[in-house]
Amino acid sequence: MIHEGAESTEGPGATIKVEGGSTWRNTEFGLLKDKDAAHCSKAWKNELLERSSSASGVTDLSDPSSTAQVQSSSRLDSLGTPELSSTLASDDDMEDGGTNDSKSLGDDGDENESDSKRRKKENNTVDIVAASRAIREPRVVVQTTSEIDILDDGYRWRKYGQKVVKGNPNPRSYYKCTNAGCPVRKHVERASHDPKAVITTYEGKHNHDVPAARNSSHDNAAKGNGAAPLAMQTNGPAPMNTIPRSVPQVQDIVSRPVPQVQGIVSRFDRHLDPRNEYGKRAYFEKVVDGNLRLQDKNAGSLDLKMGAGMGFGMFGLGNSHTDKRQIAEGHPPFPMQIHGTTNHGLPGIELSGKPIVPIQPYFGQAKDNGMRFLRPKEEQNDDSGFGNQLPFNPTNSTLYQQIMGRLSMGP
DNA sequence: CGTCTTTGACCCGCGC
DNA sequence: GCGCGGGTCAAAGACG
Repeated sequence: MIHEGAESTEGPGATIKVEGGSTWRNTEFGLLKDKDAAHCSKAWKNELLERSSSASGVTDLSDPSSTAQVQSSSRLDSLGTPELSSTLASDDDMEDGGTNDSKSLGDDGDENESDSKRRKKENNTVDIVAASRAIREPRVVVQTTSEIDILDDGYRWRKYGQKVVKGNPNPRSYYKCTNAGCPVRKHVERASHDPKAVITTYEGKHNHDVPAARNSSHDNAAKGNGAAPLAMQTNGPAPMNTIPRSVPQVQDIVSRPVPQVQGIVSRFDRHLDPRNEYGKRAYFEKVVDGNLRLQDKNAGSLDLKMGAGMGFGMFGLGNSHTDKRQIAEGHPPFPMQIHGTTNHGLPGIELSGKPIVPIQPYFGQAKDNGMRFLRPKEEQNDDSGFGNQLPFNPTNSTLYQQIMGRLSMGP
């Protein structure tokens, strides 16, 4: 799905893991849970086994210190409800409040300070901060297959470290969100068993919107296409001027009730005709046990696993906001149906039937260049427009944004 | 000149 | 207490 033809042999696509959630992998054979992945890709399986708990689905990404979170996760899973729990919801509140608190503590100058550093500086408060962070910070893993390491999720990141971790000859790179006061970090590494597998782990929630634009030469952002990320559209008066280049709008697709989805389609249609050269179709296929499965015959599939603290709720389903403006732009309604009932433990959503619904050539186009994976120092070409950009890339930003966006913005 | 990457050193938690 | 490993810092350099 990344570079068509080059990446398709080992299970193209992305695997999304969220703390407390099972790992699902989309493969050329479709949606597979860990144990089934073996039928498709030994390498993938190994990777899965290595990186996640095949039994519980609680990934190794769960912060061991985050007892509350783990428990919460378990509880959520047991309830089969990926909706943000009250616990996590309150954590969100705490998150918001925590930001303010940090500022009140005079820490707004650099909230990115490491816990250790803060420990040194603010022994009295740090533990609380660290503890609450451990509890509140979601950790989202996006596993993709690419020869390129860095995915552009629309945010600005500054690399602050690189380390070879045990068991993996490939170094892990550490990034911070460069937005002032934003605590979000991520690290990127290649799977030891599959050099094409890129594992990006996000920690924390952005307390800001996707940067509207970037000034530097390292700018990753799009230069304005008029389409703002959903989170921006639905969560307040965020600037509408730009969208990170090729930010995949999974968020839009996943998070919105039908009208929003329609709007999304419409929005994309403004940029891409489904029948044009990028006319490869991506499809919503179905929702299975909390996994929204996106499928494209040419480029693989994407499964969004709703783990603890996640879910359609957090993605915005159930959100009554409707971008009628976009809908009104004259494209056929997105035919996928999302019911207001709960099924598979998904609050407020069900994708009925198994429709193969063309939405946009997201995946297909991704192969062209839209993967938004960036090699170091090649980060930005000048393809700022969407003309050749797929505004949706299942393996990169939107996915992350939809996850983290919902977390940061709150339901 | 501002932003970002590189990279060795440092810090801290954890297990023994 | 010690060593290991993961994570972070920060100075120096690269880049446009």
